[in-house]
Amino acid sequence: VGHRRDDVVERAIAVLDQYGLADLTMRRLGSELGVRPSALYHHFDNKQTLLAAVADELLARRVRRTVAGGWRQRAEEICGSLRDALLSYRDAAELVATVHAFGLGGHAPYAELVDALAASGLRPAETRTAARTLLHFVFGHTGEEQTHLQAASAGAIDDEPRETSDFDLGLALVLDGIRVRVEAGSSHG
Amino acid sequence: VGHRRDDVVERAIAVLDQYGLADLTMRRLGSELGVRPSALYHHFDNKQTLLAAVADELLARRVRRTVAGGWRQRAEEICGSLRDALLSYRDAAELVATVHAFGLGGHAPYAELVDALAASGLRPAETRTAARTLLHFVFGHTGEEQTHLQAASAGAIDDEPRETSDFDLGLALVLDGIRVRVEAGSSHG
DNA sequence: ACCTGAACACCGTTCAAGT
DNA sequence: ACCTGAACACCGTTCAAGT
Repeated sequence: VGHRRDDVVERAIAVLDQYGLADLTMRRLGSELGVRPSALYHHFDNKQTLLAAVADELLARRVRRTVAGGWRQRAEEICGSLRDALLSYRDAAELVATVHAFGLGGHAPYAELVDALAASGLRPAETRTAARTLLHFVFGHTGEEQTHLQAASAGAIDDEPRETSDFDLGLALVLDGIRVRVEAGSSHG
Repeated sequence: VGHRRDDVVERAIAVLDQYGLADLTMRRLGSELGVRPSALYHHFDNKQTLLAAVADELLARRVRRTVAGGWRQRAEEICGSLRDALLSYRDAAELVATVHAFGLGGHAPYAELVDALAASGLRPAETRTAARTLLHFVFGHTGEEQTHLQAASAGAIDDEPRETSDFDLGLALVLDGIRVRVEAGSSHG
């Protein structure tokens, strides 16, 4: 029919959101586009590359807020908008975490966090570790949260009263730990 | 030949360690045991259950140290021994994190962390969040670490000088955040 | 209690060839 | 530039039947 790379990514997102990551196969996506699976290899080297492109597009769709304040407020906004984005599409947390772990994409939030934390006065090595720790928290927490939300929505009504501020609590924990290090550095810097 | 459930799990661990998670298939494991893949379904309902049993066995093999001290020292020991265990077998971090995310097994470290943190005086909800946050850090950090270690060992010699204490730094970050909350609670408790 | 044989309904990927 | 047709080498799972 004549699809472009972006058409494929967009359709892949639709398949992901409707049927889940397990059903986002090259064959399924091909038939969804009215095309043989082999045609997809004209646009992508392999499935991993396609998934990376999907992850990057999901992250590009994040709703960012401009925020006044220091490194902590900026980090909170980055982590919060990341979580919102991941919760917006089925299995998105697992997808983005996987792509990120394989080093194929999804690096925007990491770069943003490093940038935000640079204003804290932490040393570069500490800044990178802090950024990665925040990301591990967001991916881990949101992945768990998404699994529970999807399990609750599909079938069982054992919708246990999950603390709505659970994410904020865990995030504050990590940010407080970073703050301690920031203050330790500036006191004898 | 007459295998028992434990034989299957042990052989699965050997296959995992030698060939990786992607090659730990029911067919591969069957042929490794000299048995048809369908025979494995006598011992396990499905592959997920088998993987959960493998994860639990890996975690049971952790080398624990008895440690004197408060909640922080105990939490450090749990997280450290968990990391060591995950780095002891190929792809173990990814396997255990997946099994844990699906809620099928690997719950021992979480229970231990909740137990250790109970001595801190945090409220139950905070204790659970703190324990989960520590786990997300260990799984995320160790998974990344393992990916890099395995990538470096297979082929490329671009063995960038990874900070040996990077894990300790990130862990201290989270533990400091927990400490802040502990102290905030006891001051006006 | 443990296993076989055979099938079902799938995968990702390659590649020559077509338009 | 984009796609087909056909193949290769796999998957997890089920189930009647065997010992």
